[in-house]
Amino acid sequence: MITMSDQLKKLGYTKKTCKTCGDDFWSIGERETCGDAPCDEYQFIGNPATPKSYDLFSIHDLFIRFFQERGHTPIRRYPVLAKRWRDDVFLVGASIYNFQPWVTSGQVKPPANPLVVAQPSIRLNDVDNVGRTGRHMTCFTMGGHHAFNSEDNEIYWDEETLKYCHDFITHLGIDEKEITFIESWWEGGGNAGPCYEVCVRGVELATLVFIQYRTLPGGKKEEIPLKIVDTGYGLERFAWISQGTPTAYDASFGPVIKQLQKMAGVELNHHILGENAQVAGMMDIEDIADLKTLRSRVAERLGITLKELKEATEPMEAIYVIADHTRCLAFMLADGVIPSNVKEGYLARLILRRTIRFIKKLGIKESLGDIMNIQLNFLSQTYPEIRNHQEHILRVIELEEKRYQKTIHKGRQMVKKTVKYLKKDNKDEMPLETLIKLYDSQGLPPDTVEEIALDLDFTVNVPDNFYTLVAAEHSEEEVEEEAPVKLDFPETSLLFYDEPQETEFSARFLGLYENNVILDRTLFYPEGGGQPSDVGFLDTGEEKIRVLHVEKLDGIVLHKVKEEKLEKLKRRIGSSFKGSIDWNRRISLARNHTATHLLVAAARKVLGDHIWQAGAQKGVKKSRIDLSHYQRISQEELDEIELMANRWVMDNIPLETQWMDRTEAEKKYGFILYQGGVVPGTSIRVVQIPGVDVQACAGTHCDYTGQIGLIKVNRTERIQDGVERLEFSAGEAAVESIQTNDALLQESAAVFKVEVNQLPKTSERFFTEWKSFKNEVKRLQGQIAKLKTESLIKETEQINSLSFLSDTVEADIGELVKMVTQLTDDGGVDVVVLGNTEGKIAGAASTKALDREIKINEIIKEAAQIMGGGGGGKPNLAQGAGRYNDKIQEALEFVRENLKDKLAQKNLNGFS
RNA sequence: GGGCUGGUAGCUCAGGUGGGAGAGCGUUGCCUUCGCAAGGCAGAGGCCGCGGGUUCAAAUCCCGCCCAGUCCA
Repeated sequence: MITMSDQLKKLGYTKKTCKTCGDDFWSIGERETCGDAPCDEYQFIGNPATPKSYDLFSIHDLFIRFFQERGHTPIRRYPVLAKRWRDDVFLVGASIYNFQPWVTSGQVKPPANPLVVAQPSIRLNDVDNVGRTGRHMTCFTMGGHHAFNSEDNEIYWDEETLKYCHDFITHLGIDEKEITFIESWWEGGGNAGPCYEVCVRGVELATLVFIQYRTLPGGKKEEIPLKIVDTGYGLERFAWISQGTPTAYDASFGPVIKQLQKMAGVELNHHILGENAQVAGMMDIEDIADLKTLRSRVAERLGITLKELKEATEPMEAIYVIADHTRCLAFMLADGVIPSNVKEGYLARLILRRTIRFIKKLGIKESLGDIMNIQLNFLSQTYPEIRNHQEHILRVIELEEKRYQKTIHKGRQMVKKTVKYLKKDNKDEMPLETLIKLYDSQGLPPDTVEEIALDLDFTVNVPDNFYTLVAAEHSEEEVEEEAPVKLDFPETSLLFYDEPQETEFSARFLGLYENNVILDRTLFYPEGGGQPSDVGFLDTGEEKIRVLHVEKLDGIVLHKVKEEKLEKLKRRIGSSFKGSIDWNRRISLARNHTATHLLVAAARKVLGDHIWQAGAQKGVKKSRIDLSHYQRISQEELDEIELMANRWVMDNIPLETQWMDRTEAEKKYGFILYQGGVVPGTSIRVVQIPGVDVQACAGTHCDYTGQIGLIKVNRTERIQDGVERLEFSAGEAAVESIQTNDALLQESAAVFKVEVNQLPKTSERFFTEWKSFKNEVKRLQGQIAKLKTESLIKETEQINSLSFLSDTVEADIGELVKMVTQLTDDGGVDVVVLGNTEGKIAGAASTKALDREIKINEIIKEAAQIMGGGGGGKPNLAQGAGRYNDKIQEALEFVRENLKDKLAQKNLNGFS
């Protein structure tokens, strides 16, 4: 570790060791504890640390201005949705996330150096503590000033950073004697370095990190060429200590809280909440158990019971949760997160639903949308971009509220059903297994289940570690990491970018890797960016070898060939090859690729800016794109998208491609560049369809949009909640797809012998008629059955005290069943068995027969077995059938004899 | 990506272990009333999500697909 004490010494600080926690820290004058909780209690609640009080926005401006005046370039905040430029995390958790991995690894220049940013950051790991501890938030503003030092460009390092920090805090009017700098070590995001935690009056206000290592997979540290000053100032905390409010929430979004209080009619108890935050400040709160401890300690200090404390704090805590969560949601939704059941969308949904639960708990009549509107109006003052998305956000919120209501309703039904069955099984308590299942399959939190079950007089015991048990249900699968292959060849030079129209080339054959040919240059496009590779031939001069597939590994293009060609090839290493690509395939793929860009652009125009490509796969015959959208795309919208994309085709716009420095391109076009996914590299290839679309894209494209020919969207599919898939074809394949559809129509129309334009009407008429005929047939069958029944009744015979009827009838099994039912129900016959010439048999027994323990299902079963089949049913009604339909008489005779035997037996046993 | 739950009348849903497709609301007609509300009686309305399979027999069991919901990564 480097020594980091000169500056502090100069400022009059000396190094000491905390007598409580043992950490080394720096401060001015005598001091025994490090200044951080729990070693020191909060000393600013009701007693602001600064002469002036600042709200969050003014501290925000002050922070930016302070560093701007000291040579830092302010940059705009980044979207909280980190996937806009990286694919390893969902959400931005700190300002340094903005610069990972390209800037921090030294591959790409930072947007400015040094720079300052106020970055909204989201951390959801402490979501249960929000509202309760006074300091935990799901979303906070990290003020960061960053310097990126390379060997040839030293900006500043630890001494200056410490001075800035000292100056900023004292600039606010805080006495330098109140500041402590605790020495510590920081690790995260694959980087590590020494750091200082800066505390005032018991609260940590900032962390100053000096990143200089990379954490290797084994845990070892490797020094990195770039030394980064990574600072994080908790701007909400600064607002808090400057105001001395009971909680950081009051200080950060007071106006929203005030309006919520009015809605809910909740009074703020400064004393209790302040005390709560004070005690909470001294605790490391990690789980429910810690929160319980917190509660009892606070109650003890205030000299009130736990119940009294709960009643006093819970409504207010709910308000804090709502205020905090809506702020978090505002950023998520404004920056393009679409609530869904996967990934970051799922996180948004969790927060959203959690907020609704707290609104319900408080008994607020207003909807989440209404409350969100308050929050959005408040935030728009500082973040005007949120105003631009207000309409979209409110629409999404409204939809999500409805969805949640539906889910809860479904869940309620499910609990009722579950309880019903459990009660039937004489259980009076819900098994844990069932509780977990309800959560797993219906998303019902256990306390909700408990609530519903209580209304049904049913006990539910929720274990404290419920969610741990749920986690245990989902045993994890270890993903094996593939060992990276190192190839010892020079990077292949790619010819297809400069000569997009060329189909033949010559290159030197450098060698083989497995069954892949490696050349010094190639015209073959390797698979990537959702575009399949080119195929074609390599002409060795001796023979033409087919190239089956092409991929790129570390800049080296691998041309896959058949294994049996390897031996011959080995001898020719070093010689020159001629290559040719399959042009039809190439141009088809290019059409599909350019069409993809047009469709995404059209979707954004038709559906809104929140549309983002979530994946794509191009093919020769058909391609697909996945788009983020909060609801199904309607047919009308789809038609509009399709038409718009085709209009751009007709406009025959020339495409422009150029290689640009990554940061430059980002500055010029924004993150919309990464629409098609995050692309690696220092410089990126920017493909632009002027006036329509611009993307970082390595694929091969048409020169003019007109080359696409035709774009036809064939279908949409909801691949996930929040993601809609469009399947489409371009060029010849699009024409083919239209022809296929036409053929289907022609064929269908031919069946009805009508013109295609009559098809909908005719098929509807046929369907309705078919339905009514079906009903008519059913009705007539009933009547026929009745008539036949009447004529049959004459054949009734007596067997002991029961009337019995058996015969063969011309009727299908449905009619037979109807007939036997009628005969026993209304015809006064006790036992009936009817068969037909197809070997079907049906039988029924009256209640009188049932009293004699006649079970017609057993009799029918045996009778059907005579015909080589089987049968069964209920004791009063049964049916069966067999293959040997000529044995039907035998079967009916068996029934008569069987019945005789059974009844005779009964008589012997004393039944009458 | 993996797991789980569900899809039955216009709507809300029963139909746990294969064997006559149901209820409530709504709707139509009639009765009761001076009329309405309401009530009584009668009726219409179902490819039981789609396609295969097992079986004498599938709403029910198995496989695939579509749609919806949900949990995990």
